[in-house]
Amino acid sequence: MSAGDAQIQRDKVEDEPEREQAESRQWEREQTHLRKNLITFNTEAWQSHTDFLGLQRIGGVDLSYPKEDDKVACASLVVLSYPELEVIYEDCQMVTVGAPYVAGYLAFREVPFLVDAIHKLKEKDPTLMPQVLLVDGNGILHHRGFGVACHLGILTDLPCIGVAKNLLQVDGLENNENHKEKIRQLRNGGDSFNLIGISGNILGAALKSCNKSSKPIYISVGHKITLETSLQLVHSCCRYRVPEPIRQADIRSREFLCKKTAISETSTTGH
DNA sequence: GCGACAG
DNA sequence: ATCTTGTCGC
Repeated sequence: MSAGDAQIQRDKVEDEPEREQAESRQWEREQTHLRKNLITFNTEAWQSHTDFLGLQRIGGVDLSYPKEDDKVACASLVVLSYPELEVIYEDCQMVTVGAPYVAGYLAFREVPFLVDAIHKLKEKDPTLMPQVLLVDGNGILHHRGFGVACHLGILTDLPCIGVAKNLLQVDGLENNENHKEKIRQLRNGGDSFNLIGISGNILGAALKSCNKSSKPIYISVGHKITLETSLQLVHSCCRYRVPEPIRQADIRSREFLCKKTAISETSTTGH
């Protein structure tokens, strides 16, 4: 075996298939391209008013997956009234996922269905269109500064906020003792500290979302909103650790998935 | 070999 | 994301 063959052999064994590598290179170009349109300041009047006067509808999105089939999922979009946080719109849709989950490229797996859900709402009842979306995952706190919340924001032109349950360790950010100590110093719900990468950029913030949670959530700018506004808004939506719009989207997509899975098994069994 | 790896 | 029960605490 020549040295060249050994190199090829290593690539095949250790790395993802070449097709997927080519795909992620394409995805990377797409992210870099879309990122040029990102807006990281407040664009809406309600964002600078006290108590977000003028904000009436806030959306949440999520996807749930069954354990037995990695091709099917339930995509959900909910809209809550603000500040009451009551669900005024719910849409769950079974979908066939086309892309695998690859860290750093979550949007290419989930975002198409979320864009569909927004388009569907626009046709069904435009008056229920959310004025801001909370997205499961990160915004600019991302390998290339363009996480799923940015991606969805650009494709829908809606203000978006990234809400992640775990710290994505990029740009030198680490969930180390130093980080954990800062978390322990967060006293009350609403307390937060900025996440500054080795690049010097403020990538997001760790937020103690409610008094009871010892583990923070990680907030980052998606589109058309600042980090400061995002932190205030997300905190104002937290009855529990996970902000209500995302929590409701999560609960409802899970339920819908269970219901649909049960039905498909019934028809398969012939009952 | 070990840790990371949004969802 | 999903796999998983009870359990300790307020």
